[in-house]
Amino acid sequence: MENLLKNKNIRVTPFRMDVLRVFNSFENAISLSQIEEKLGSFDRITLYRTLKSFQENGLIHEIVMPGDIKKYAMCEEKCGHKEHNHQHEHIHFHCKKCSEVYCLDIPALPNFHFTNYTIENVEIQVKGICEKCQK
Amino acid sequence: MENLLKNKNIRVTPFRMDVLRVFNSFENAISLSQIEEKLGSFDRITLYRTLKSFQENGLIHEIVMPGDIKKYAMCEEKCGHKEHNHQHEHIHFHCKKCSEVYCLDIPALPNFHFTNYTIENVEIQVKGICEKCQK
DNA sequence: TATAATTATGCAACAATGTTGCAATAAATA
DNA sequence: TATTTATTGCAACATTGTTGCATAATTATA
Repeated sequence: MENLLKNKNIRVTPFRMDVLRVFNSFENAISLSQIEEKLGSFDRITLYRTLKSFQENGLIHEIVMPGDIKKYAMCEEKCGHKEHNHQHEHIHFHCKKCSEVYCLDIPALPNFHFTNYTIENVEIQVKGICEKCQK
Repeated sequence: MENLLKNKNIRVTPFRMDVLRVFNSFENAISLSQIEEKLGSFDRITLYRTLKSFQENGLIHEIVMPGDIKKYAMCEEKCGHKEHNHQHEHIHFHCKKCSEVYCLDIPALPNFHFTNYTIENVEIQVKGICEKCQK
C-alpha cells in the first residue's frame, strides 16, 4: 500500500499511511470528521497538510456541494499530479437521505462547447436517493 | 425591484434591498467578500441570514467548487422555494485566470440514469478560460 | 551506511467563516 | 392601530483553515 504513495511521489510517513488506511476502510467519499474519528488522536494541522498534499499529487480529490458538503475520495491510479490534471470520468452522487457521496462511473463526460470559452475540466454532481435508501 | 422579493415570499426590508442591489450591480456570480465590500458597513450575522433566506426562497443559488470557491448568483424567476426545488438549466463556468464564475445557458441538462438511484438534481461545473481572458 | 539536503511534523498563534440565543425592532395581518 | 410574526443587531461561541518556526524524519548523495 506504500506504493500508492510512492507512485504519486508522496513521501511515505507513518501518519500518511494512517490516513491512507482510513480511506481504504470506507466505501465512499468521506468527510474530514469521518477521517478524524477514525484516526483517534492526531495533529489537526498535519492532517490538513496531508490532505492538501494528497490532493496536489492526485491521490485524492475533493468533492464540494452546495450546503457545506465537503468530502474526499481516492483518485484512480492514472490521475495526475497537481490539481489541474484531476479529471474524473465519474459523477458525484449525493444521497439526501444518508448523506453518502458516491463516485459513480459513466461512460464519458458530456461534451459542452461554448464559443470562445476553453473548457479544461468538467464536474458533475447529482443529488437524489441512493440505492440503499430506496426503502 | 421590491417585487423580486415579494414574488418569492421574502419580506422586504431596507437591508435586503441593499443586498439585492449588490447582486444587480454585478454581471456574474459573486463571493461573500464582494458583497461585503459593496455594502460598506453592515452586520455580518444579518448578512449570513439574509443569504440563507434568499437561498431558501429560491432568489439566489450557491455555487461551490473545489478549492474553497463559493459564490452566489441570482436564480431565474421560475426558481421555486426551498433548496430542493432549485434546478438550473445552466452550467457554472469558473475561469482559472480571472476567477469569475459565469452561469452559462445550455439547451438541456444531460440525462443520467443509474439503476436504483433516484436523481433529483443535476449540477455541472466547468473550469477553463473565459471569453474575456482568451487574450 | 553515514552525511547532507529536503520535506514532514507538532505546536502556538492567528484568521476567516459560520452559528445560536435573545432582546429590541420592524413588517405584515386582521 | 393593535396584534402577530419575522428580522435585526449584539455577544458569545464553534468550526474551519493558515502561517511561522524549531524539531524530527525521510530521501538522496557521496
